[in-house]
Amino acid sequence: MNEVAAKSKGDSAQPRKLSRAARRQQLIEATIETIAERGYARTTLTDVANRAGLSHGLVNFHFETKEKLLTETLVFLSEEYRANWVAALAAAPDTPAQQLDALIRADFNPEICTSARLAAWCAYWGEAQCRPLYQEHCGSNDAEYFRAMLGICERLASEGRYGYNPTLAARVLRVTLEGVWLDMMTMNTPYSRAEALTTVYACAAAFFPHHFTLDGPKPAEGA
Amino acid sequence: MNEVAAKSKGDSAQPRKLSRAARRQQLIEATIETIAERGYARTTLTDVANRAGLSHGLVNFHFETKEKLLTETLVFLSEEYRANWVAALAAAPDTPAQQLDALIRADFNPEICTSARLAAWCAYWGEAQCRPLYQEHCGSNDAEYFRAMLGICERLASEGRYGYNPTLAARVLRVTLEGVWLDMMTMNTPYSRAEALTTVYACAAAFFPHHFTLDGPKPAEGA
DNA sequence: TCCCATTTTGAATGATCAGTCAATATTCTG
DNA sequence: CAGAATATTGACTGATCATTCAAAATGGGA
Repeated sequence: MNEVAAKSKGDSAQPRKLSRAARRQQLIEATIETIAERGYARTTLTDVANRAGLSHGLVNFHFETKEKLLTETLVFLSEEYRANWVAALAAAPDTPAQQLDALIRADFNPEICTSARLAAWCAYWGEAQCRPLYQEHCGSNDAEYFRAMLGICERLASEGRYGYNPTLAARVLRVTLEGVWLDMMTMNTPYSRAEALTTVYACAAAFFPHHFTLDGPKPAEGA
Repeated sequence: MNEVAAKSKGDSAQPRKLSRAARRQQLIEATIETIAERGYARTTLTDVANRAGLSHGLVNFHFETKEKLLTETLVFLSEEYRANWVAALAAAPDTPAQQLDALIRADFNPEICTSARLAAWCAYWGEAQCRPLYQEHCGSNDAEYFRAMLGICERLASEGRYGYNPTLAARVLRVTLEGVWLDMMTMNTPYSRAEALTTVYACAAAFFPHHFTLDGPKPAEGA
């Protein structure tokens, strides 16, 4: 992605040919940006191509149809999202509080949580024709995410002897994360990432007060 | 609305002429259903008119342009939503727990929380061109909603002597409600309203355990 | 009943846009 | 370097769709 990003920024430095994969990636990035700026409904292949500094015939050359371009863009977003939280979990210490913290912070990773990506996600959620598509391509990722969240909540619940059903805690945390993302899109005075993070920590602290405060996980504690 | 709904259901019972307001309302309902079924991007005036059993020229007669039709549909949804929660608050007992319960339940009122309306909201959220529009027409309603939610949370916080910042509790409750709505759209095994309600109650119970359980507000209690 | 204002229809118009393709440019291979 | 393979361009085509408008239908009032 760095290679492509670097190339696509420079106005005239475009190499005539890029590897097949790099060119496709460049067009997918342009698609995300176009959806964010113009909306899904008014995104045209010419827009996407122009944004990438290419001619629109090329989009059909690489993706065959507009529909396939939009599908592959969604798949890319979904995989990128998944890879991000999986990596965050792997990098965090294996205590449930640190794992939940990593999962929460992953959602606000500046690489993932850009305004263009938020807008594109929101557009896909809203497109009815995309719903079967979404479930086909992203449903398994969502399910995996929820299992991860649930496993962490179960460990927290047993450690902290909380009275809550961990399934409900996991569900509330997930919808809170989703809702905050949506809020960042629709509010007229959009929050900063820091405010968004505090909101989610407030939720975590409400469910797991032995483990979390508004500032994040407590240093170290048993039950 | 009842008059229009009744008329629009019957296939042949359409009176040739309806009052201006009733016809417009009928077209707005058809717009919501069309957006839900076909998506915002693929909604055409002919679709909307056909769904209402009318000719497409009539849409322009009543709304002048497609854009104005879509704008007025959004404004209708926003006003309908607002009227619903305002009425629910007015009808509920004036204790903070009952008020919060009313506000939560209002979101799942079967008249408001239909799959077509959820899908239409989601489509509008996702349309970039609608964002300035949304804030212009719905921003004040959203702000009013948040003030109501915050007021209730402040009363609960002082009654229950909870340690939380009521602003954060209000924000988490609001994003949880939004997130649950979004979930009802995007999940492949969509929850029932009852499950959605339990999820939100779990959130309320986490923040206000003296006042709420997973089944709703506790019968009656002081601090 | 006969007008007149209003509503409704659907054919015609013009703009937009996805997809095609022949021509051209570029890179790779031998 | 020659020639093949691949990538890129942009003019063209056909389909779709918002908008216009003249004609027809309707209902209300005199």
